[in-house]
Parts: sequence; structure tokens; C-alpha cells
Amino acid sequence: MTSKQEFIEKLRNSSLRPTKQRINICEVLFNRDKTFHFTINDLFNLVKDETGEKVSLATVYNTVHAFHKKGYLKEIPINSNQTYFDTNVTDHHHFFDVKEEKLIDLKNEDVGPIEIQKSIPGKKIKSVEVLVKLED
Amino acid sequence: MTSKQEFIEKLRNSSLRPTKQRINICEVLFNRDKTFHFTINDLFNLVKDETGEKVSLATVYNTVHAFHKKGYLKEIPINSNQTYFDTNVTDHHHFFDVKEEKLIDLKNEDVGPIEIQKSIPGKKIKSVEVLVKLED
DNA sequence: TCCTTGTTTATAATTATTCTAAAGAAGATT
DNA sequence: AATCTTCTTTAGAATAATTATAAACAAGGA
Repeated sequence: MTSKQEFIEKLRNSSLRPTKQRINICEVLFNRDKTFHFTINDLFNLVKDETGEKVSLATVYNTVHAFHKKGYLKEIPINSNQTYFDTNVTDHHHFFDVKEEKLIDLKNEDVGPIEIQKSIPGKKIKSVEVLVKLED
Repeated sequence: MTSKQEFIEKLRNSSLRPTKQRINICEVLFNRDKTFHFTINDLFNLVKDETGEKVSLATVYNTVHAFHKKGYLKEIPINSNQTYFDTNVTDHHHFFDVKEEKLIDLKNEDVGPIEIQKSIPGKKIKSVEVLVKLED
């Protein structure tokens, strides 16, 4: 069980004051057993449904972006009209069920080590992400 | 050198009549030494610059989508406000230079074999794509 | 040539995202 | 607690990518 104090800490670390709206967003994001994938719109609706209080869309965008910048959320590279985020920020990969448009986590140990045998001068590797598309 | 006849064939295979505009788009897409990455907007401008004739944006969208559906173009999963396509439809991966927002091909043999040790009942793997983000 | 069907185009509509500016809340200082 | 400054929320406007529309036009077959 994540405490409210932890949310406040996360917010302060992200240079955000702990307001009621932002703590509600934290409840939806971090107060759950399993990590999950979401779009801004999903989150916007979940906050309303789960906390019973509404928040403006702009606040959701701002808060999510601040958390992403700080590393509390991970952006999932996928071709979609909407941007997907993940509360699981550890190094891991994804299945994408093309038919159902659903994301499924793929633990890092579920994917063998990935060797990148090419380098670009002056650049270093920041991250390596695998997207496995699924079909029936 | 790719011939006009091949473009016509590609178009017919995609259930598109070989019109002047579409052949111009083919010239830009397929009549080059190296494969390349582009957004719809890039292509829209390249057609104008390289063929000297303009084409409507809607035609570019329609043609690209038909080619993508048929498998003549590959969509690159990347978090960007615009959708990126690739004329290289073989199984391969990408570097993404985050700072310069530039894509670089990564041949399949530049990445060691990728073992997916998890499976989803009723689903099979359609593709496995690696995105390597680069920083300075 | 005529006819049917598919295409192009400019423009409108839609959708995701970002911006703006005014009203309100947080935190520090006294 | 009163006050002050700075940050935040919010609704709505602005922007940008993409998709839909409908009228003028072109392709291909009879």
C-alpha cells in the first residue's frame, strides 16, 4: 500500500506542489497492485471514476509529463494516434496485440539479452526497447 | 533502376489505378538507391520538389496507407507526433537519435538474435522490432 | 464515344495536444 | 492568522496531424 506521503514526495521530486488534483492523479497511477498502461484520456476518465472528483485535462497532461520527465512514468513507443504510458519504469518490453489494440508487459528476463553490434560516432545508447506485435 | 511498369504493378497490387499523381509518389518512394524514412509531410514536399508537380495531401495519405496495407511500406513504431514510414520493408530495426529526431537503419544482423520466452495463448508473433534510442 | 467506377482536390471535420490568461490555492514571512 | 508571492487549475482557444466530404475529373471497359 502506497501512502499519501509517497505521492507528495514524488510530486515534490518532480517540482510540483502537492495539490488535491495531483494527489488524485497519483492515487490512480501508483496506488494499485499491478502496473498498467494508459493514455492521457484513459487516465483523465479513471481519475473521475475512481476518485469521484474531476480534474481538468490540462492538469493531467502537465502532471503526466512532469512524471515522465522525472522518470516515474515510461512512454511506450508504439504507432498509435494516442501516446501510451506505463507505470512500470523498469527496463522492459511489450507485446502489442494488434487486433485488440492491447499492450502486455514483457519482462526483461522474458527477452534474451540484446546485442547491438553497430555504433554511431559521438552517440551512446540510452535505451533498447522491443515491441513484439501479436496476431491471431 | 526501377521502371515505371513496376510502379504500375505495385499500384495495381494495392487496388489503386495508376494515375499520374500516384506514379509521381512512386518515383519519390521507390526510385532511389537507398531506402529511406519519411513522414507524410516529408513525402508531400519531396513529390513537389523532385517531380516538379504538386499533389494533394489527401492523395499522399491514401496512397501511403494503401502501400502500407499491402506491405510495400513499413510503419516505424516511435513516439512522435508524426507517423514515420520506411521503404525498407525487410525485417530490421532502428536507432532513433532523440536530440536530432533522426532515424537510422539497424540491419537485422547488427542486432543479435532475439529470443521471446513468453507466449500468449491463441496469439502468434507477427513481428519483433527493436528501437534503440541514442543520446550524446 | 459513352458509361460506370475510381480519383483528385480543396476544404471542412475530427482528434490529440499545447497554450493562455484569469481566478484560485500553496507556502513563506511576519 | 494576515499578507504576499509564486505556482496551479481551469475552460476555452490555438495548433497540428489525420480523416472525411463532395464536386469536378480521369481511367478503363463495352
